[in-house]
Amino acid sequence: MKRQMPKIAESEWRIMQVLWGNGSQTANDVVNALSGEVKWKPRTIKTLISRLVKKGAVKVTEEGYRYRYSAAVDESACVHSETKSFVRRVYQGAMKPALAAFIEDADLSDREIDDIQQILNQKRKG
Amino acid sequence: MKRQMPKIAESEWRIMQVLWGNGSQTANDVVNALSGEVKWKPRTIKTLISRLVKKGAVKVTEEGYRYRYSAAVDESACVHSETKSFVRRVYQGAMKPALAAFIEDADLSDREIDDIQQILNQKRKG
DNA sequence: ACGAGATGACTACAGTTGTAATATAGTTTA
DNA sequence: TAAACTATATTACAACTGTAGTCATCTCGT
Repeated sequence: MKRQMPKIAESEWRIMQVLWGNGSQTANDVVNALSGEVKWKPRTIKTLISRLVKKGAVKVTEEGYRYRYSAAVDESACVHSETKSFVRRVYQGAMKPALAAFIEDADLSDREIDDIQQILNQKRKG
Repeated sequence: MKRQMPKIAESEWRIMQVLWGNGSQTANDVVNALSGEVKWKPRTIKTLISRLVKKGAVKVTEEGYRYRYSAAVDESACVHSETKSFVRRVYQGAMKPALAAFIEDADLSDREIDDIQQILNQKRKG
């Protein structure tokens, strides 16, 4: 029965990506993974993790006296739902114009264009 | 020198789309344009317009004792910037995977696929 | 010229987000 | 076992959002 994805805020995405990428981790692991990439204080990262836990996007396992965190929601489901909401907001739900604009914007190598053409061909129904 | 786009919130997009689509309008025109599409009270729409004015996304012209509103920022610039921020957030800036996922997700007719292939071909550099 | 109605200005209020600081409690070390 | 360290919990606080309500003002019809 398709749980409603919790809404993940901009900065929270960074946390989720670390958790999706590296599996179960301590808060410190997350801090380390993000060090250099973001300018947040460790405290801030802890706060973001807590919020994600409260939202149900991250789950906690106790390990001795500390916790390990891991994603509780599926990455591709989140990406999917965020994409849908983006297309709805910005393109009023029209996928094709969205794609077209995307492609206009993108700086793609010929190789990448080949790949995409490939994918498109597989989508043909006729 | 490329003004920074004001950040347009979810509900504000609806307003902007009306303004982009129909040119300069009174608050009531906007309310009418949206009636049926959204469940907001007229007051809410007025508030959203005011906020957009304050943000600099909408400009006001006095017309007798009432105002006319029109978009102060360019539609494609906004779409572009929102798209960039979406790809950064959700795909860490990688356009190609974003496109691929988009296409996987999209339900496109063969006709639409043709169009997209067309656009892709024009992007080739080699 | 006055009241009814339209419009814009100001105010409201809770939930979310960005960005942390402080307090508390458990752990390891000297 | 007391001090030092660490991890989690609680608290902070302003800006932004969603969603309006109320107050003041301007205009138009009678």
